[in-house]
Amino acid sequence: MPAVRLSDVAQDAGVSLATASRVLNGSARVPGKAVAEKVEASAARLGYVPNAQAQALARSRSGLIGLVVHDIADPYFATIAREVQQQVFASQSQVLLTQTDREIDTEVRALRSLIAQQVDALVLVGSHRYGNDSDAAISTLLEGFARNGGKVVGMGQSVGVGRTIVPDNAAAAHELATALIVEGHRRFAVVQGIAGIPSAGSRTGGFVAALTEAGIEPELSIEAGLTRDGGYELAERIEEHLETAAADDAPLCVFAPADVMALGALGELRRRGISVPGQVAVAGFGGVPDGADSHPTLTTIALPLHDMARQAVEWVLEHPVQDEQGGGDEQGGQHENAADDAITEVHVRGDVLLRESTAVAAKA
Amino acid sequence: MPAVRLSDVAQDAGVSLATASRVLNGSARVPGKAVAEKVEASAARLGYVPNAQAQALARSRSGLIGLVVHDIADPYFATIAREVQQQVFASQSQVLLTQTDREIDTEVRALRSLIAQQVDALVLVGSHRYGNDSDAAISTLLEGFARNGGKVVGMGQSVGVGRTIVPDNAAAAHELATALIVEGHRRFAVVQGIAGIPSAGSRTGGFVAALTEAGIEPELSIEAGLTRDGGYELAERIEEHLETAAADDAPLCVFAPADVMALGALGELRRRGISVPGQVAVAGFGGVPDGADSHPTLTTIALPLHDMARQAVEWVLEHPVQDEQGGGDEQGGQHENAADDAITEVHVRGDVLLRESTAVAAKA
DNA sequence: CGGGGACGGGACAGCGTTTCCCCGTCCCGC
DNA sequence: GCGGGACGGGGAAACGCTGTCCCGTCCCCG
Repeated sequence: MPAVRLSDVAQDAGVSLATASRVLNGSARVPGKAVAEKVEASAARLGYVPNAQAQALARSRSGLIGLVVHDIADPYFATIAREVQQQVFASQSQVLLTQTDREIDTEVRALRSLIAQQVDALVLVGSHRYGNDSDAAISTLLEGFARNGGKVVGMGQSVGVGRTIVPDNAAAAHELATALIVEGHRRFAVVQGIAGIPSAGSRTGGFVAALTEAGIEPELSIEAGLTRDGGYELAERIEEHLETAAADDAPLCVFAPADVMALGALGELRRRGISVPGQVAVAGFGGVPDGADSHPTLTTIALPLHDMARQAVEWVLEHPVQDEQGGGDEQGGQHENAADDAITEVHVRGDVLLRESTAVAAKA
Repeated sequence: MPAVRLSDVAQDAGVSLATASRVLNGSARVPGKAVAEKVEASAARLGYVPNAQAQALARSRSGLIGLVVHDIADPYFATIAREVQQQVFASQSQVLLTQTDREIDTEVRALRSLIAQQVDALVLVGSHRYGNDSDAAISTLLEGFARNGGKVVGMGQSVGVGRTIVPDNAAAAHELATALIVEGHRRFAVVQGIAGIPSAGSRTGGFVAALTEAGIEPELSIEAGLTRDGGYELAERIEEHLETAAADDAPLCVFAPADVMALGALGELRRRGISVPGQVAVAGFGGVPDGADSHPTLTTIALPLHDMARQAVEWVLEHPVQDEQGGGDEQGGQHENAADDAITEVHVRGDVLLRESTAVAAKA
């Protein structure tokens, strides 16, 4: 009943374990053709499937990539995850998926698990508020992981270790706000992500900065989660605000630093009978495909999600195995790491996509 | 700089490997308190993280769950994946994610990989067209996997092995069609999933059956993929059809057997200036959250996605460990086994959700 | 015809854990 | 005071595979 092992195949083929191993895996040594065929035939007949765990143990390389996202159901993360998974899988590796729901403790646990699984690399998507106590644990884990040869890629925010792919959040948001002002918007509301999520912070920060430069102050700042539900809440707050605020013909333009939130808001606003972009304009951030099909289509910052994901995977799969050149104790403070791959951070820019959700009414 | 191993901890704590192992993992034997503390202190100080691969090898249980979906960026799968991941993670296991893009060969490769990783269970979401040649490979793999004690759960369609969670596709679609007819729809278009995807087939089949019973024949049958892009294509075909068809005031009601496709169609129809539900009505299948926030909101069959996912995980994690005899505070309780092993298939029903996308115009 | 390489294959020592089994101790009851 | 449990701890054999080293052949060349 136990699964068929390599030794079974070897025995069946009448060869040694070593030979069987050489045949069935891309070993440096190429076995004789006749033998190879015999082994392969046996393997096929027996339905041999290698034990990746054992292989990993022996090779000390697992072929596993850890992917950490906040919420896989958020199209932003899903889009990235899709690309990452495809690329990784194409390279004969596997993706170990973890969701943190933006819980710092969950993230610690997730990282522990992933590291325990001996992932070759970690891709952390989305920003994290490093700085408090639990974060020390995270930093320690990541540092230890990197020290042991693990690759780390932070996507959306630096994680203090490894490489980073980061959008110019503030700049893009700034640009967006400017564009909206040019469009004619004067009344603004912004979202303060719950608990100071850094990327949300810099997005809103950049947005507000642009407003300030234009002499405008957001008339409303709302605290809500960067989720669909957060978007619902946002819509509720907006309605409340509209009721109390002085009647004003000009639409209130609200900036949600995540598309999924903006999309949720769109839905909830409509449910509440508030027209978009007539009474309220909505802008998001991210550029998920869903925003192109919504009604109204969503104004947003389009991030090159695919490219970002691909870059991450590229880094992650780069020279998959590299033995260490332990040189002993060198004198002087010279950096021992010679092959310094230099590029440790890539900035990507997002493009302002003005769409219907912020169109200034033609005022028929 | 190799990672710190259990032996390092043991040495540091001045105990044997066996003892260290017993302390750091829920072993049946509880070591002495003093020793335990010493070991734990060492582990913490050294930053020990167990090697899950080695543990898996020794225990012959990996704590890994393989999740196979067609497309993680499809909200249907993403919603399920989200729930599965959460539940699994809460049980100290990990999710190994794979996407097949509905490629049968990719699926074979995916299953091989997952099995190679020694996953404890496989959850296959979405339907697959078992029946052709490659499918033999899949069946063989799954059967072998199950024979070796692996659990298999098919979600959306039976995979021939293990347990299944299957929506009453045909019945639900039948009900939906009936409801739409009651609403007043008379003109219909349906989607034939590309390459005969079974669940799409039974959905469309049920839908058409209901039409037939009502003496209606769909005036259009379109072949397109069950994706967002497929939805775009669908919209294009519809426009073409509308142009050629005789002018008719009644809207054409199109049934897309997947929400994501319906949502894509919604977007593309609008881009083409076709009003929904004025000129074309759209119904989907699945009940993804996005359909509630779209404009118009999407008529669909709401599947209990969360429950389905939870059921799958429940089966998958069922008596995962037989040790754990640690007689703690809680005794009695559940020691049942095998009893409900009988249940091998669960049917879930979907609820017809008539929303705006199929509303029959109030006609001024 | 002999020597040296090249080559194909096999034995075996790990890889990091778990776990079975054994062995001292200590405690208890008789 | 002695035998027997119970208990806490250690030794060592797996788990399935890789990779290094080693050995026997065979071929080619001098």
